Order: sequence, then structure tokens, then C-alpha cells
Amino acid sequence: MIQKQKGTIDIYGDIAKKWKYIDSVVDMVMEKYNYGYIRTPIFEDFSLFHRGIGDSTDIVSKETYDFLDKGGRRIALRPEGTACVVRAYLENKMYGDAVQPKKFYYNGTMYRYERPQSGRDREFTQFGAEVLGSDDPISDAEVISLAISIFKMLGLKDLKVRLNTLGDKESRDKYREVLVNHFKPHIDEFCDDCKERINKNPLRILDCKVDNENKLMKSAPKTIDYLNDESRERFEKVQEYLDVLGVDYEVDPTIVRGLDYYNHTVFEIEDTNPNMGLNRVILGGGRYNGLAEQLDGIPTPGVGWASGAGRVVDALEAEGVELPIDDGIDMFFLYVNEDEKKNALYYAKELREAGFSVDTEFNGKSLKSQFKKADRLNARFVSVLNSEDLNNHEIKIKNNKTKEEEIISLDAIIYYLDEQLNSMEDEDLDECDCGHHGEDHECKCGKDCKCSHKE
RNA sequence: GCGUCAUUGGUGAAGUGGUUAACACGCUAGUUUGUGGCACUAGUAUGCGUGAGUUCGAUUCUCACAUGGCGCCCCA
Repeated sequence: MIQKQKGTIDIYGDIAKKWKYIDSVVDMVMEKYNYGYIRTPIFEDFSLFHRGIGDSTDIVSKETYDFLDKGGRRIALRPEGTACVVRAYLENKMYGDAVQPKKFYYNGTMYRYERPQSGRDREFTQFGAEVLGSDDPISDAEVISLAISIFKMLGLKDLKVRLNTLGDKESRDKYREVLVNHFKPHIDEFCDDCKERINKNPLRILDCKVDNENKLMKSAPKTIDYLNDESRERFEKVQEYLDVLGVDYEVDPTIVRGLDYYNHTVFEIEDTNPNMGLNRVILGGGRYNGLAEQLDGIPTPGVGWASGAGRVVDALEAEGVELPIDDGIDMFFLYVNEDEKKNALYYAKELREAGFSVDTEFNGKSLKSQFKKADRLNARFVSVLNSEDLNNHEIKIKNNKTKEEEIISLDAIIYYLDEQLNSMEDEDLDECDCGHHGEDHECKCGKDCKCSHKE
């Protein structure tokens, strides 16, 4: 048996419906914020990530999914979206467009060569937003509120935005030096990993899992104290704009990004629901004003974020959010003989073209098992086609919930189903607590109740 | 890259160094004459991740590999 590759998943069935629903919400909210969809290639030149990310960590050497193609080109499967979008922006000279900044969103698979574990696969899906060509803190604030809008629209409630600033390069370099001086004299008290980090990536010591109780952690210098005036003012503006947008956030000095191209605003959104387990962070992002230059492009400020769709699915699961996924079909045709089979085939098509979701039997099973199948498909109506009825130009339609059966003319089938399904939809609505019991009035309960949609 | 646990029909799983691999769900057929979902009856793995080894004999023990779960490194 050929198996799927390590760290990949097949998405199908009910889970696939969930993913499609998330996609549709992402599309809808992004369009409202006027972010344009961008689709870039799944594979790129290895250097795009090598140069974009730098080799300060072993990300690129160890975790990029790369290989040589038949022409000897070094190819990398994209590990993230930001560098790809910036490359596309530069290569297509979008900085020449009249309308700036350019606002993009993407949604696609990313690849990292890692050992799979909880919340981490080799192929995974991220959606993200990027604003290129604006250095104004209004864009930092907008992308964060955009993210919150999407998550709220999906039904997530236990969200926490954590915000920090790294300052500009000057502030950042200064902070790094101070931090190293803070830890260096006592580095013997720390774990082996931290002894490595102090040379390779000292900021990462701050979120070490082993040493987080060490007293030097709490007394560690904070980025905020080492900002120059320009960086400080900018950070204050971001917070001011977030307040205008009504976004709840918490300034958290331990938020750090691993990569050099980040500066100024960085943020994460986590789901605080206790069912979430270890991987609570469902979104991460920040400002990356240096990236375009590192890619040899004209200097272009940018800010954006990416969210792991798999973790969003986990969060929805953890919070017990029920998505409004329509399952079930409108009609299932049952048949026994060849003549009825042809009619099933024909009327299924007719009804589908009229907008109904319809299915019928394909494996020539007994009526008993056809009924079972109809139930499993959650068919709202079933019809056992009968040659005699059909000769009389009639059809029997059974409501699969109430079991009531009616004989109607074949000409009326579309009209009949339409009417029945509409009244069924109304019945599905709940009565709310407003006390009006579904009467015609402008209901303020805020739910899809029996009365809310009648004014 | 490192550590650790796991892998048995369509599914959930029990189990043993030795003739027929439990139980349940599902599925198929019948009781039921063209209107089911209940009930009952019967059927449903020549096979226990792959390969090699130990053994008279391996699904069971050993090793390697693959995949999965969890954790570490790292996390764009």
C-alpha cells in the first residue's frame, strides 16, 4: 500500500465542510476590509526564504522543505506566505500602482520539514493578510482588527491579543546587547538550550519553557524601556488606534519573533479556552519594514499576519462552536426497475438544475438499504419512484421527518418542494424569550428566532 | 535532528510462543408479497504495519525500517 507522506493529512467528509466554511468566512471578511486575494506559487527559489529569513537560526537549513529539480534548480516548498507576497509585489512592480498601500490576503498550503507533533504537520494550511506600502500605524491596527473580525465571525470568543514592539533596528540592537549583559554573568544557572540561545538568539531565552521561573527572567530588561522616541511614539499610536477599534489587547514584553526582518509592532492571538492544550496561538504577525530590501527590492514597509487554519479548527472544537454547516440533501430518489431508474436519473438532474440538492441510488441495492442510505444522507424528502404513478404523470413525495406522503403531478414537483422546504426552514427556528411567541414584531433578541426576521 | 509510546477486519477494540484471533458497531442476505429505520437468524480477517532474525513453531520475543501520538530543538 502506498501511504500518504509523513506529516500530511487527507481532509474529507464533515471536517472538509468545516474547512470550507472557514474559507468562506475568511473570503467574506477580507473582501469587506478590501483585501485582494492573491495566489502565489507553492514552490519558489530557495533563496527567497534563505535571504528573506536570514540564517540567524537553523530554520532554513533544517526546516525548509527543499530539493533540486531536474534542471538543478534549488527549489523550496513555501514555508510561509509573507515572503511570497512581497516577492510578487516587487516582481510585478505593484509599487507603481496608483492606489497604495496594496492590501492582500492569501489562503493556502505551506510546507515545513519537521517532525510531526500536536498542531504541526509538514503540509499545513495558513491564511494571512499583508499590507504593503504603508508605514502608518493605522495599518498595524487595521490588520489586527481584521483578524479579530474573522475569528468573531467564526464564533470564537476566548480570544486574547498580545502585543509588543521590537522597535527599529537601532532600538532592537541596543536591547539585544542589554539582554545579553543581563543573562551572561549567570548563564550557568540556565538550561543547555539557553546557553546556546545566548549566542544564537538571545531574545528566545525569554520564552524558554525550562527556565521561566528563574528570577532573572522577571528582572530582565523590557524592549519597551529601550525604544528610541520615534519607536515609542509609533507604539503608542498603534495602541491608540486599537482603542478606537475597540480591540482588547495586552502588552506582553515577552512576545518575540525569531526573524531579523521584524521590527516595531509584533502580536499574537491566542485562544484561552482551557480545552486548547499547548498550542494556543492561532495567529502571529508583525511589521517587517526591512524585508523588501533584503530581497533586493525597493524599500517597502509592510505589516501582516498569518493564521494556521488547523489551529483555528482546533479552537472552534475547543470552544464547542457549532458552525452553520448545512448538511443533508433535499431529495433522495429510490427505485427498483430500469424504467424507474431512468426517471430517477432524469428528475435528479431536473431538480438539481432548479437549485435543489438531490441524490439517488447507484449500486442497485434493495429498497430497504436505499431507505437507509437516504437517512444517512439526511434527506429531507424521499420519493420511491413507481412506474404506475409515473405513467399517470404523478409522483409520491414523502417528508422524511414527518413520514407524511403526498401524490402530486410531475409538473408541480419543483413548486411543491420549494414551498415545503421553505415552511420547513421556518419551523426549524426556535422561539426566543421575548414573550411574543413568533408574532410579527421587531424582535431584539439578536438570534435567528421565529419573530426576528419579521418587521 | 533527539526522546518516548504505539501500529490487530470497513470501524472501535480484546487477546495468546502452538489445531477455528473474543466482543461490539457496521455491512450483506433472509424472516417481510415494491415503503425502510425495531427485532430475530445467518454470513462477514488463509490475517495481527513492512522486512529480517531467534525458534520445531511467531500476530505474540529481538533488530531494522515505515507511519501515527506526545514531548524536546526550532517555530517564518
